[in-house]
Amino acid sequence: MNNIESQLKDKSVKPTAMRLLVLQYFTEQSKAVSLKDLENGLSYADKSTLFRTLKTFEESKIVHSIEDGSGVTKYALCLESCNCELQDLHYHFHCTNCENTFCLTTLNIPTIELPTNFKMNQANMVIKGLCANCNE
Amino acid sequence: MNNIESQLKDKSVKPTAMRLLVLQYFTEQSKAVSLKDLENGLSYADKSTLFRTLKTFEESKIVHSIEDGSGVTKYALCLESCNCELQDLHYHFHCTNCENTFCLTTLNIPTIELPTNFKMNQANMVIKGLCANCNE
DNA sequence: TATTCAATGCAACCCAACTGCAAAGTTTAC
DNA sequence: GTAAACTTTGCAGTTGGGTTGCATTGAATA
Ligand SMILES: [Mn+2]
Ligand SMILES: [Mn+2]
Ligand SMILES: [Zn+2]
Ligand SMILES: [Zn+2]
Repeated sequence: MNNIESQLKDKSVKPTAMRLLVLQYFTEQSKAVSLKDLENGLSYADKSTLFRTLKTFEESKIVHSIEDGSGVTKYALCLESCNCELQDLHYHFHCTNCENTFCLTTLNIPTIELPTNFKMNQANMVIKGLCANCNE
Repeated sequence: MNNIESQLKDKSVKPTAMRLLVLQYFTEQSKAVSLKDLENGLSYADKSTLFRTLKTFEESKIVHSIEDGSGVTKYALCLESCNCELQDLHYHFHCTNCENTFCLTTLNIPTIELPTNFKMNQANMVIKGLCANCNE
């Protein structure tokens, strides 16, 4: 049993052929992945299967979703230890030139002083600008 | 000439009847406004006119847009001094219960140490959880 | 082997965002 | 004041990401 397969089993997700391919695809990317990216990368696969695979992966905390403001939801692999709780949150960077979105996993979200009685459970923090490639 | 009208002129936006009504509507809200909200609030107005009014207001920095992850873009009035630059950015709060989105105008975005050569131009920072009303 | 449940593929649907175009309204030129 | 030029508005339609119903296939269980 290879690494990809055991990752799925660890998260109690049945390792079907499709799911192994999708997870494999994620490990090969250095940027966040959209449903369209998956459709292009795994062209033999059906869109709704890929969609449901993403939802399954998200629920199982194999990936987390990113709303980068491009109108397309992106997904990226969670870190080994990630439980998608407050302490696991990090910033994301969306390049307005190449449209790529990256996890800044080393940049954790600071504690934020909310107004009285507000309760923070989640966050979607997206920095926009130029990535190293696009910023000459 | 009333206050609403002069606000538009200050930003070089021709104060048509429609625009005055939309800006009036904004001043009456304590939460961020969606296109659908405007359609409901100003039912006699056409959707695409309202849509284009929002775009005009956004370009003229009368309002700023918020991607709160609900799948619907929200808009809120800019502060008097706002130029929609880095120093004007603030956090937003999206209540996952009542679905309302609020500007936390007193909470400015801190400086963030980006990876080498990355350049920050904008940000969309959304905290999710329960607002004071929904958090008993 | 028969039964049951989960995953997949296909074909739609939904809906927010956006656009083309003609009509109405406003500004400018003469 | 009137005609031409430009802007705004209203209507109707398109686009595209996201989502769902349902039949089929495949895997697990009895
Ligand atoms: Mn991430
Ligand atoms: Mn705001
Ligand atoms: Zn880039
Ligand atoms: Zn609330």
